[in-house]
Amino acid sequence: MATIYDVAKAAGVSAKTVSRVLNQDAPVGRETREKVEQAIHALGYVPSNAARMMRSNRSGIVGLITGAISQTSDNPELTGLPDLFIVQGIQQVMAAQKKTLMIADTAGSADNIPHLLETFRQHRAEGIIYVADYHKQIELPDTAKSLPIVLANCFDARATPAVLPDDKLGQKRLVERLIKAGHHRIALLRLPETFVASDLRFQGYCDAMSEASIPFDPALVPSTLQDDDPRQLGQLTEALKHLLNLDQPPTVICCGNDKMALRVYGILRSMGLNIPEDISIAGYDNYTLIAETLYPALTTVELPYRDMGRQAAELILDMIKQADHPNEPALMQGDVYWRSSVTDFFTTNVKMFQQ
Amino acid sequence: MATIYDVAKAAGVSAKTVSRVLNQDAPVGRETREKVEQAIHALGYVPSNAARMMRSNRSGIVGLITGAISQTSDNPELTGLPDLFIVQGIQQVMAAQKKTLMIADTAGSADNIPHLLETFRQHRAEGIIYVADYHKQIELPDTAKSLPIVLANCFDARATPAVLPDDKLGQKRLVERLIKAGHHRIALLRLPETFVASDLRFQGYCDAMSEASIPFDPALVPSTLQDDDPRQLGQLTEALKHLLNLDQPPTVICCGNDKMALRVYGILRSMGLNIPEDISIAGYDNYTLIAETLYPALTTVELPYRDMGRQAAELILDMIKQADHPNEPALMQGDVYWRSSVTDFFTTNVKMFQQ
DNA sequence: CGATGTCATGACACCGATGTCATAATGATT
DNA sequence: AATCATTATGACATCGGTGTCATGACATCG
Repeated sequence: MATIYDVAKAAGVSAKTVSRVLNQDAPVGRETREKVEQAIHALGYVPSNAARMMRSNRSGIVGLITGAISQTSDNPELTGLPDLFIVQGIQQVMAAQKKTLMIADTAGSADNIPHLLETFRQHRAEGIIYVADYHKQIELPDTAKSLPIVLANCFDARATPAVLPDDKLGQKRLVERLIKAGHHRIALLRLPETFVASDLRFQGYCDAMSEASIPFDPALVPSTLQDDDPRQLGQLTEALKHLLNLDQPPTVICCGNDKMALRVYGILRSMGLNIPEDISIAGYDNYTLIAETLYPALTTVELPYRDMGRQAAELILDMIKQADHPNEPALMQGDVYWRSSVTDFFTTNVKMFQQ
Repeated sequence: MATIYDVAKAAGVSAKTVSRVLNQDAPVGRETREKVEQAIHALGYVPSNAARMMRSNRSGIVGLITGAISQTSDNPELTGLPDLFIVQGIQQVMAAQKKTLMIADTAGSADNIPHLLETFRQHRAEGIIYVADYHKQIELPDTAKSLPIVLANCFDARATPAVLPDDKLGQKRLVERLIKAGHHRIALLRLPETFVASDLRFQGYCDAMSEASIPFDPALVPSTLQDDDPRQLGQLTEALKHLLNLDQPPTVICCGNDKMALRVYGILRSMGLNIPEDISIAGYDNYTLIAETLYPALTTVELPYRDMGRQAAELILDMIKQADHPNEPALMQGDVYWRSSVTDFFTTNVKMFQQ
């Protein structure tokens, strides 16, 4: 690999002059500049980041730790990887700021994190973003505190700066929209309680119902599901039977997430029910592969992953510049995607054209 | 940040001795070693990769270019990101080899690739893996040839080393298995022809049928779908009607991928048909979020993404060690996942317990 | 007992950039 | 014309490690 000295020799100038051409930090004669540029091109010279870093002590590297790339089999709830949209959002901001993103992976075990941090420190990463695969509480090892760090899609007990989805508001908005569409009997199939989002979305549901003066009916919110996947199908079937057999059955069922909605589609249809004619279904996540492909397409609430990524990236860049950091987690809002799986009693004819 | 000299001073030894303790490349007295180790710990010293790299000229960095992290809206076929399993496979191998993975993203446009390569070269990446989001042909810019490069999930016209899924064999195996289960009238809903996999899988289908001496019936393979998503639903419905109205309708329909299968589930059920009692369905990809969650669970063929990633990683590491490179793309085999969406005429009673 | 080998350690140069300072030439100012 | 500012360039030190070589203290061996 050619060095700056090779270029200097080829152009018949000093290395420093080549440096000046590269960085444009001091005037260089037109002729000289052209000679240097030619030499650079001819030799295919690319400056060494390592050497630069040594002098400047600024690496321009931001570390990203994610369990998303691994961590598949242990939690069957997480077979998709939509959270990688967060990484996409981060990437966008970093590329715009000319920072380099170095991605490492926990390989499914948090025990690896200290080692990953060590690697980042070797590369003199200026800050670190930790991305979780779903909204949850985590605990960082003590070693993590030495660098600016931002949590995305997760939070800890020590008020480390975090960016989170506003699950409560999202569910609230969805239910408000359902009410606006004429639904009053609104069921909620909650996620297992081990998920932070389960309770938040339940609160959002309650808020929307209460603000619309619809009394809370516990019969519409069956007990939450168990955590393990294999049994969910049976539990879901039970819960659905329960809901459908109520004196006043729900006109719409809010599912804990899009995946659950996918299950519910299958079960309801095996019971001979049509969506949305017999009953409306809504999901959560706007996991588009499911939500847009399902027939009929699924009304759901977006998890604003890309926005969260961007926000987390900007946050860490701020923290790198000034050691300042916020105390409250940033809550990111997700939109309601209204699709044909929910009957709108006031605009039924319009619905037909939405696919 | 503490340097090796700080450590040396604190331990009362020379910097070189600290270096020896770190690298264990020469004997160091027990007492001295302990002093040094204490000093390292006390100062929280982490060696600078940049300084190391300058001497050794080996960065230990492998660059990974992917369009997967971005590139969403332009091709609606690709709303999921299963190909990131490839990245996972790569990660595994790199971590085991103590290489650092630097991930960059095309942000949806191949025009960015030269710039990404430039960044990698600045970091003195030793090799590059390019990961495509689905099996396709690509064209690399000329700048790419200066570093060892491996293509994963894609190939080019210049025989750049590549790792690909064996779509032909996968489809063949699936059809063989279907035949073994007693199916003879096997329909194939092909992917749009713009996908390389479309033709390969069709060949696999033909091979299996021909080897089983079942004559090819073009009526069972309707013309391929259009590329754009919005119209697919209508086209699919037409194709399904055509198949179901045949004199001898198929007993099983192989869908181009799992996403198409998800659509087909919806359409067939809206027609009042039950899966698999009335007709069996198979997919392709083993996109588990769909395949395992669908009701009934979907028989499908795995895209061996993780294996492909591992293979690509090992390939690039080989190429870094020796400039040797293979001429033929490595074809990775994916298993058939037999689930309850397909009737097995010989073991019907067993099927019931498989969920 | 002297020659040789191993162990333990340090001095110093070097990797490839860039910051600092020096120098020379040119032009502008009084 | 003398002074000063600006432009254009180079010499050299430096960043933080590691490779090379040298050195002294022991241990081993014929």
